[in-house]
Amino acid sequence: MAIRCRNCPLRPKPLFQDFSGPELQFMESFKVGEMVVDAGTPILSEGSNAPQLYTVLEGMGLRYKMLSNGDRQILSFVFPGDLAGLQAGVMGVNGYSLEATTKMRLCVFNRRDLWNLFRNQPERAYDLTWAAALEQHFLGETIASLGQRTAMERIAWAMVKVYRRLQALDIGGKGWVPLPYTQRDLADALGLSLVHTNKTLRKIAEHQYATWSEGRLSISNLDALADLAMVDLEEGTKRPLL
Amino acid sequence: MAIRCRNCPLRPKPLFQDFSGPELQFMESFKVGEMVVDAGTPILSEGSNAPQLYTVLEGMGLRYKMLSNGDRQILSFVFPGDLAGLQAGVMGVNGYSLEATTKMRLCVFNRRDLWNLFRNQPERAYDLTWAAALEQHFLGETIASLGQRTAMERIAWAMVKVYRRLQALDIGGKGWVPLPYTQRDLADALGLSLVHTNKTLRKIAEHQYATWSEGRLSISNLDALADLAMVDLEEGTKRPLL
DNA sequence: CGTCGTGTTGAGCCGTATCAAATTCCGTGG
DNA sequence: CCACGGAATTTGATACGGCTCAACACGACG
Repeated sequence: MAIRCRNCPLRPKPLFQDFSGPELQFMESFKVGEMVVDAGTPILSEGSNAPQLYTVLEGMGLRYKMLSNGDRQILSFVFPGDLAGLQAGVMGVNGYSLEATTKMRLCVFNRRDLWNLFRNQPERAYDLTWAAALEQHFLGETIASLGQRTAMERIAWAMVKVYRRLQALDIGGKGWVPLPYTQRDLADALGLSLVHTNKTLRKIAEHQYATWSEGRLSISNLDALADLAMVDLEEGTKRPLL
Repeated sequence: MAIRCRNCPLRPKPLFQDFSGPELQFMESFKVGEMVVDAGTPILSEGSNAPQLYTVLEGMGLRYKMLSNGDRQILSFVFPGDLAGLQAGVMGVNGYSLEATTKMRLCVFNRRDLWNLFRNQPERAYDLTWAAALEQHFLGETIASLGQRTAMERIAWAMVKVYRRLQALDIGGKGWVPLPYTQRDLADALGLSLVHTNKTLRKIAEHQYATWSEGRLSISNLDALADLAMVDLEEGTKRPLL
């Protein structure tokens, strides 16, 4: 049973902008359905021309690219509220693959309706561009991490970013969030080897900064971690939710 | 003397999509002027709320972020046809700084008119989103480079990407393109130290792949370089020009 | 003619990768 | 219920790519 946009469990959260009644109504017509997939399911594939756009309602996943030598680079972890498939939607080919790491529930939009959205709902089109710009922003931060931070700093950075984001979604609890990924995932996201990632995680635990096991990230010293990570202070800006 | 969009020297190039007469007319009204800056001039500043959007008409520059420890990460080199300032334009704050490395000529658009564009010119709005998605695509490739490629591969990758892009703009000549950056710039773009960048450039020259000196990149074995770089085959897709 | 930015080169070290192997945890089939 | 195989985590040993430090050359510029 598909959730109607007006009853969207995500939208009331303070992370997202408010929508007016008519706006919600349009989104309901734009939305063609919902999709539920199991952990491990591929959702989008690099280089393909997917006919659909998705907004994540529940669950988590990851975006990645493969190199011709078989290496995998994870571009970002994917959380509720994230939009996926915009590249294929507008350019006709997607630059990354998307895979579920937990059971996921996704809103499905039809790419064919995208043009209709631009013509009839300039506010939504604006939001779409906003979402794309926001994504750019995060990718830029990731580049800075891979280019300039040490292994410790990268992991601290990832932990702080993920923790803040999930807390803003009310996912997890006081001092902890679920983090349903493997150490290999984190290694591939941060450009580190699996072994070194493991050893660095241990060091972070020994320093009493944070621990991550059994899919659960517990932060015990957020300030120290943020300091280590050199995170630029995050504005509590609201983002659009499509 | 400002160039009129209908006489834009960039638009006829095969890299860009065609515009109809009315579309050009609108762009001329959207364009509020031109800006010419000298090499070294800062154009946008990270964290600031710039009131303007730019399209590069001539010259080159670079986008970068600074970390709190003083490190600089270059996100991308900026070439004619590139759009800048979209993040500030839609989100209200820019995630990177932009600086000219040569004399540059820029089209200037007013951010206040952006909303007008979305309302009255859905085709342009669509192009804007397209441009943002394209940018995402490139940032994703950069992440893969920093995360998975060795120093040699990164430099080869950067050379191939830059060479192809500038050739598509008819900038440079047979087998060479201008590349008005310093080795420090390249190092900061690829997450390498200056010294190691220098030594790796030498190695690439010794292998007869390419040489870069006096602001001029000469490619002598593009295939070998592309092979080394593991570049995914670039579609000759056209891009929108704003 | 000093100073500064850029490029170049050598020496040595260290952070991270690679290799190898043991352990735990599951899911599956016998 | 247990044996098995595969994925994920852990740990130690070793190798090396890339970093840092240091010095020098060169040209532009005041």
